[in-house]
Amino acid sequence: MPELPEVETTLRGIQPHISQQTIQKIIIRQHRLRWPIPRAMQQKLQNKILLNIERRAKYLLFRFEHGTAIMHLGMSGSLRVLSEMSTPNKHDHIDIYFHHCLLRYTDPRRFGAFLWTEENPHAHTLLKNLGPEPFDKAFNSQYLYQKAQKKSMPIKSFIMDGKIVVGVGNIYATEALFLAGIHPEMPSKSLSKEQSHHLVKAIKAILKQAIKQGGTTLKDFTQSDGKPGYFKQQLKAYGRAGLPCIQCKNKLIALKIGQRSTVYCHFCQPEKSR
DNA sequence: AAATTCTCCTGAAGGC
DNA sequence: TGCCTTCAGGAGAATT
Repeated sequence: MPELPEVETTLRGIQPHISQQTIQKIIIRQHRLRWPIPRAMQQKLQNKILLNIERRAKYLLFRFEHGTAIMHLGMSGSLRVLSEMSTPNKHDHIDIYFHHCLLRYTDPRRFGAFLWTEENPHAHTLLKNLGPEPFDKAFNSQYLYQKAQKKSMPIKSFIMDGKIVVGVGNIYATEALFLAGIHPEMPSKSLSKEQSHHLVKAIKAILKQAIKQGGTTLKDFTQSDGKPGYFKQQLKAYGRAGLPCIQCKNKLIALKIGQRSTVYCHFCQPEKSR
C-alpha cells in the first residue's frame, strides 16, 4: 500500500531518469481512475519538458512551465521506469514516453488519480488543507499535543488524519503506536505530553526506516525498478495478529478502528494508557 | 464542528 | 470446478 515511504521511494527512483526530459508521447489506456483523467492531459504534456517532480503528502507533483500534473497512487498504484516498450498488462493504464525510457503507471484497483492544474498545486483543493509533513519541524510534540486536546477520536484515527499530519497510513500508524507503547484506541485528548513526544519520535523513525528499506510491499507495490520494498520484514505489529509480540512474547491482538484493521499488544500498549 | 459511514475497484481467500 | 461472499484499503464525499 503506498504510504509516504512508498511514494518517496517512487519519487527517488523515477526522478533521475525523467527529470529535465521532454515527453514525447503519452498513451492512456484507462481514463477511469478515482476521477477521470482529463481528456486534455495528452496534449498538455506532449512535447513539454518535465522540470522536476515533488512529493507533497502522498501526492506526486510533476512540474511543467505551464502547469502541474498531480498524481496519487491510491492503494495499489505504482510507477516503473522501463528502458524500452514492453507489452502492457491488464492494469498498465498510462505510459509516458521520454527519449530514453518510459514511465508506466500500473494500478489494479484504480483508486489512484492523475489530474492537471495550471494554478499553484499547493492551493489545489486536494492539497490545500493538508497538515504538515512528518519530517517537518512543524510536526513536533507540542503541535501534536495541542491538536489532540480537542479530539475524542482514537489516537490511531487521529494520526492517520491528513489534516493533522500527512503520509501516515494504516501500516505505519499501527507500527508507530506499537513503537511508542500507546494503545491505538486511546482517546486523542488523553494523550500526555510525554506520549506525544514518544509518538512524534516514533512516527518519524518508522517512516525514515521504511524509506531506507524502499517501502513496504504487501502485494502490489514495487519500487520504480520493479523490486519490492523490503520493510515488510521489519513490521513488528501490522499483519502479525495472533503471533507473539516481539518484546513480551504475548499474543498480539487484532481489532478494527474506523473500518481499518489494527494490531496491538495488550501488554506493551496497555489499557491504562487510554 | 466532529465523528462515522459510504464509496470507488480488483484480486485473493474462504465457504459450500 | 465454480459460484457466491467477504475482505483489504486511501481518502474524499456523504451522512449523522
